[in-house]
Amino acid sequence: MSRVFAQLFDVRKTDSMTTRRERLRASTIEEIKAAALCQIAESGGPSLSLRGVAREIGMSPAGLYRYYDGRDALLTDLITDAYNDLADAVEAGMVSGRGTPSERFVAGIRAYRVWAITSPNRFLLIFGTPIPGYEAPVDGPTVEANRRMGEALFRVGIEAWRTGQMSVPTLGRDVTESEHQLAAQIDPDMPAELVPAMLGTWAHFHGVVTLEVLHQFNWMYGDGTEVFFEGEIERLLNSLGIGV
Amino acid sequence: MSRVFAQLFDVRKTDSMTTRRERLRASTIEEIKAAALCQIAESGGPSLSLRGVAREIGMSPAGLYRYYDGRDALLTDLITDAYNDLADAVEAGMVSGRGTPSERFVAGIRAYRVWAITSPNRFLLIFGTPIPGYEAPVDGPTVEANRRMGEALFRVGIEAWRTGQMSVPTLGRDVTESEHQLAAQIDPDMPAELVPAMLGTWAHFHGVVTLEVLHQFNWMYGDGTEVFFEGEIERLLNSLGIGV
DNA sequence: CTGAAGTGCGAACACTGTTCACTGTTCTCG
DNA sequence: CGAGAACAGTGAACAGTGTTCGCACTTCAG
Repeated sequence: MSRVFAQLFDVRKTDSMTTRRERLRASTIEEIKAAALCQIAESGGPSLSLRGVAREIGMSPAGLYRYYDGRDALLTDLITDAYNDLADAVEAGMVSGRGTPSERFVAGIRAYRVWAITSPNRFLLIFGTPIPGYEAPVDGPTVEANRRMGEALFRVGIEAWRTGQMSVPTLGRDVTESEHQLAAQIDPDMPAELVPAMLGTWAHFHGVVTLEVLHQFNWMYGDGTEVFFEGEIERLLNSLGIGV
Repeated sequence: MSRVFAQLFDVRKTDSMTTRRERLRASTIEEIKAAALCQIAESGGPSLSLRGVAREIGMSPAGLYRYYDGRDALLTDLITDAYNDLADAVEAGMVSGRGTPSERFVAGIRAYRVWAITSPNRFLLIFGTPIPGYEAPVDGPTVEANRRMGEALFRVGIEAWRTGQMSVPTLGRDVTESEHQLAAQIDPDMPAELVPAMLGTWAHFHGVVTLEVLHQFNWMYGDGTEVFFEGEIERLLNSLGIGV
């Protein structure tokens, strides 16, 4: 009888790749994250309290240390998740935006903005004031998500250039060695001038979104900040010589 | 004899506009701010500790409450100062940049960047994650400093348009009522399309500077992020049809 | 000179993150 | 199956934080 159960257990184990304890553990971690995320959504990352999430999930504060090395470790995990979520949203936006490369590009930027203003506190987790003791590890998950987003951007940029929608910008300076290297790495035919152009476009809209999240446009546009954002997209397309 | 001293005292009083106690008070406030600023420069705004500054200036923590209502009040004061400093730096950069309007504009943007990367933690005090309980009061000092910076920007923008250096951008949408209002308020002749154009340009370079402060370009440019920044200035001038 | 206002301190309270010794439970392996 | 290791969870404690309160002392104003 126990044999049967053991077999059943083993099946389920190999099926979900986990033992029973590990499943419980994963579920607890999920619960912790959910509580922390809820707390962050309400009052922002800086006021995330370990004891608070412990209270919410009905656990002693010390018990949390079986799952995270401390508050910073929990925050780091949430930051990583946020990074990946944002990258997913942008990628999803780009593939959903069918049509010309520039249309897909605009769809990606719009997804960036929507994600940010939908969960501003998570956005600030990534692009706000860094938490004091934390330094993003090189080759860590955050830079990986960053790379993903950048690659998606570059991919559609190259395509826009290939289809003639985007001309190679005049840079007014020499191309950097690293710019050249990255361009060659992505696509041997890619003009290196596209690298700073895409990076600069990202920075441009990141600035717009950031200021919007921080309510720095409200004095001018009140709640109707979207019209300004859409105007910036128009300005971008005009500067690239693209009419949509 | 005491008469004479009283007179002397009164003279000094009217001279510095303060009584002796008020002067001491002002000096103490200055000392508090200096200690707090030093602490922030080292480890960032979020880890500013009231007890820490109390230790540094040799005062009991409770004593600080004679000068500030609490940690948030102190932070608010420092944020206001930072705002004004940044606005001063940009204004100074613009007037120092003699020459064409576009040159002065570029000088202002460069000053913005230099201030930010010189004191990144103060920059993040303004444009990073807001402190949890704080809401900028309308008509408060921060929006005043914001307005100052915006006005300096707009002034040189109008001039660039007047001298024909900058053409009125095509917006691709109707001008907002508030945009029209602001334009009329600044200068009756100002085309309202300039308002979103200047705002967008600010957002663009704010994005560049923010990402630079957060070390989001280091993977690409290492410590040489300035070359990218200067490239963005070139791109801006090209998009306006201005060769420098 | 007297009362009022301002200045500063120590003790205390309610929090926070974190550690440590201690109990059960659950898994692993001989 | 059963002994021992690994895991999960707890309560008490420590150091640190922001903040309040009552008390002394100094400085000002009338």
